[in-house]
Amino acid sequence: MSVTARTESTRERILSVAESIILNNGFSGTSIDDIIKNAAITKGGFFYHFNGKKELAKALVERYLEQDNRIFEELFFASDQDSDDPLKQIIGFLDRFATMVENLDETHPGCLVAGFTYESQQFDEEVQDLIKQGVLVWRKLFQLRLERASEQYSLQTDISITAIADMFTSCVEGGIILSRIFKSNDALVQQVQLYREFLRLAFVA
Amino acid sequence: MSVTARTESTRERILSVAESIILNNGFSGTSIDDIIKNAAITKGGFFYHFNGKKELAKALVERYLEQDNRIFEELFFASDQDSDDPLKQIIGFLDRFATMVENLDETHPGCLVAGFTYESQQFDEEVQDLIKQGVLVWRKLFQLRLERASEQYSLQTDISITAIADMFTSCVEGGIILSRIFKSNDALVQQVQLYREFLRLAFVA
DNA sequence: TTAAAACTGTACCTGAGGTACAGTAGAACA
DNA sequence: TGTTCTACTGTACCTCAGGTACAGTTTTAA
Repeated sequence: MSVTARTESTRERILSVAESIILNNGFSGTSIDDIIKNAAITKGGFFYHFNGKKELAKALVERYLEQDNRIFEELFFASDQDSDDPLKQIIGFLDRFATMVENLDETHPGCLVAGFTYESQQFDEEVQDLIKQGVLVWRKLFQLRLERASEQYSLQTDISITAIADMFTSCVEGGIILSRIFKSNDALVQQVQLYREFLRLAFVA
Repeated sequence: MSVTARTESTRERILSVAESIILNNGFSGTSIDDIIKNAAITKGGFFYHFNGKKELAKALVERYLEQDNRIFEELFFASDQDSDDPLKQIIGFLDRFATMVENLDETHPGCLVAGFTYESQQFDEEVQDLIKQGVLVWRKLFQLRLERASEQYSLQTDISITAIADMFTSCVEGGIILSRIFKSNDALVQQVQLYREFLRLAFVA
C-alpha cells in the first residue's frame, strides 16, 4: 500500500463515517469525538487530515457531489445507449434511479445538500456556493435533454423547462424526507415515478 | 395585561425566535444563549418556560404543525367555497398557496419538519412521531379530495392516490430546499405550480 | 538507513448546555 | 392595603464538546 493510498483510505474513512453520522444528527449535532470513535482514529489523526470542522464540511460536500455526479453519469450513460430520444433517455434514467433506490438494503441515507441547507448559517460562502453549483449541475443534466425533447414533442404546460428540470431535484429531496419520516424507501421511489409520470403526460407526441 | 397573556406572549416569543434561528442554524447549532439574546429574556426565564432543549423541541413541532394546519384549513376553506369539484378545490388551494408564497417579503423561512428530519437522532421517539403524524395530516387533506376526484375523472396513472397526495408535501419540501439554495421563492412557487400541472394532466374529464 | 508522511497521546483552553436556587417585580385578589 | 402567586432576573456552578498545540512513535518510499 502506497503512502497516498494509506492517507486516502484513512481520509476517506473519516469522510464516509462523518457523512453517515451527520445525516442523522446534523452537522452541529455531530462531535469530532463521535467521528473519530467510529473511524477508529485519534483526534490528532483527524486534525492531521483536516484543519477543523469547517474544512471537513467543505471536503464532505465536494466528495458528495463527486460521488453523486458519478452515479448520475453512469445511469444516463446506460439510458443514452437505449435510445436517441431525449425524453426516453430521461425516463430510462428515472427508472434506473428508482430501481437503484428499491434495491437499497436500508432506508436512503439522506442528501447532504438538503441537510446542510437547513444548517446553512454554519457554513461559509464557499461551501454554500459549492452546494448551489451542485444543484445547477443536476439542473443542466435534465435541462439539456428536456429542451431537445420539447422540439420533438408538444409540451402541455407553460411552466419553464428549467423548473421542470429542477423538479427532479425537488422530487428526490422531497421523496427522501418522506422516506426518512416513514422509514421506508417506497415514498422516494413513488415520488421519482410520479416525476416520470408527469413527464410522460406533459410531453405528447 | 393578564398573567396568562404575559406568560403566553413570552413563551410565544421564545418559540418564535427559536424557530427562526433553528431553521438557519439547525437545532444543535442553536444555543440557548442565542435564543435568549434574541428573545430578550434571561436563562432563568427560559428554564421557567421549558425544562430544557428537548422540551423546547417538542413545543416547537407542536406549534409549527398547529400553525401549518390552521393556514391549510383557511386556504382549503376558501377554495371549497369556489367549487364542489374536488379537483378544482385542490387546484384552488394550490393557486392560493402559490400566491401566498409569492407575496412573502423574504425567502421562505423553511420547514421545521424537514429540518428536524435531518437531525432526527437528536429527538426522542415522541417528537419523531409528532412529525410523522403531522405529515399524515397533510396526506389526508389531499387524499380525501383526490379519491373523490378519481370517481369523477379518469386518472391517467397507475401510481397510488396516497403517493399523489404525498406529492404535495414532497413538492413543497423540495421546492423549499431549492428556494433556500437559490435564495428566491420562485423555485418553490414553480414546484407547487408543477404539482398543479401534474394533477391537471393526470385527471382528465 | 534515512527522511518524510502518517499518525498516537497528552495536556490544555474556551465556551455551550444545563442545573440550582435565591431574590424581585408586578398583577390579582381578599 | 397588604398578601400572594406568577413570572420572571441574577448568579454561581458543573460537565462536556470543540478546538489547539505539540512532542513522540510507527510506517513507508527511496
